[in-house]
Amino acid sequence: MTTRAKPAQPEPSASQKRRERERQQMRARLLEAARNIAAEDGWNAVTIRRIADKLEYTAPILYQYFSSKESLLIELMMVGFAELTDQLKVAAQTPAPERLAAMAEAYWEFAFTSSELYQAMNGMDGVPFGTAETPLEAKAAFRTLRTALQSIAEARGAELADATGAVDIVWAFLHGCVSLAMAGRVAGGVERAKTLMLNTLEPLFTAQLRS
Amino acid sequence: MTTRAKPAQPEPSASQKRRERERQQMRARLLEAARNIAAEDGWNAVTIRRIADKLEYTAPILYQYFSSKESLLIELMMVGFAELTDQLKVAAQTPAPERLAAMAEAYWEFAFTSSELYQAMNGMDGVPFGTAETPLEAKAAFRTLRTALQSIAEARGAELADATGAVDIVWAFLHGCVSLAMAGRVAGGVERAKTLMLNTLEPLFTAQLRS
DNA sequence: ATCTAATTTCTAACGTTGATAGCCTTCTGG
DNA sequence: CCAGAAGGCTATCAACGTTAGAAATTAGAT
Repeated sequence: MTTRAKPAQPEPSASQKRRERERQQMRARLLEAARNIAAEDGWNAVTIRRIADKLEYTAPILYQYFSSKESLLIELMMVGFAELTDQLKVAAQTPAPERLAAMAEAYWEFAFTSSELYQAMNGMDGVPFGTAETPLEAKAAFRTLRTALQSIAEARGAELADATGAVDIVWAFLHGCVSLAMAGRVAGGVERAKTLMLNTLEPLFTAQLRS
Repeated sequence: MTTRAKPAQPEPSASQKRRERERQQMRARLLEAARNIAAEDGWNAVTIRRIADKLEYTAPILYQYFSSKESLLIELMMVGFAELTDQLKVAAQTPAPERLAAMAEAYWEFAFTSSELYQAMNGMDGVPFGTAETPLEAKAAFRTLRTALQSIAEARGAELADATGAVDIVWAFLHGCVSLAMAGRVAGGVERAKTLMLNTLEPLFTAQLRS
């Protein structure tokens, strides 16, 4: 088998580039429409027809840009992970003493200000996560949290006993708190849930340090 | 307004009692059918027609016993809380030293052996939880966990700083771990997730004790 | 035993959902 | 200017949750 050069892509013309750009814009508009409907009236109200209506198109237009409704939702999920990653990266820049709380607050704030995305990210089943085809955006969010946790441990002159495990645990804790609070399952309301979460975060993190 | 005696229920006849019993049996069979379909093919496969088919009835039969599909699902959710409560109560009888881990393991085991119920309990939105009309079954599960946590604290010669808050935190943590593990989001698989959870449970609980 | 009323169950249908096929129109590149 | 590709629409599909109304069964009283 001889080592080949690149398949020689025939240099896209100017108008081809424009059309591809417009195509991506249309995809983005469809995603945004779905997201807005979900934010206004919940995910049950997100139908193909309503998405198309919002852009003054007819229903089948969606299939020119996505292979199915589900694939649109999965892509929205990735948008969610990307935005979450951004927020986490901002929080990771706070000074070390408050960095841990800042990360948790960033997660919390994202969940409640973009709750429609948060729901899409966590309510979706059928998306492979453990496997090699885990969405890159999800991996990035995970990596951002890991880096932050490691830096916090380092700033305390310690290190994580199991970096990957620590991220899983912290992530699970944050998600559990948000999940219960969002479902209205915490007596005392959302603010109380947030306080409880922040109070317990510290010992939970300490437990992840090498003994 | 005069104080009245009871509305004088006209003593149900024998056959009336039998019919009421049969009615409840039919409800139970419908619930069971829905649950089995969910266990086999996931909640997306649970349709009114398939539920009825499984009992060799036609679709509209459901509305003789439930006001809607959603109300059937809500009732199934309560069944889930009731079963979880049972399991937790069993675990609460383990000797104090391992009681905490036993409670967590009972929760975990319930979630993974009755995952269809677990999903119904947690994937359902539109059920009021914070309010006064919180399902009794959910309250019972909550109470069982609180009692256990208090007894564990007591056995250690301490007490919970905030009993209700401690239950919320522990519950959130358990749910977060299960939720991530069930979605296949924990690197290393389900067994690793369980180990991580059990390892962190101890310090998480300790943090709930009065300082 | 018989009649009436209530209950159980079914058939038929409605509106909506996600999705596909096929046509018409517009735009692209030569 | 013309062939072909791409964008968008109309019409339609099967399946969904749900309701109306008729048929069949059963109940309790005469």
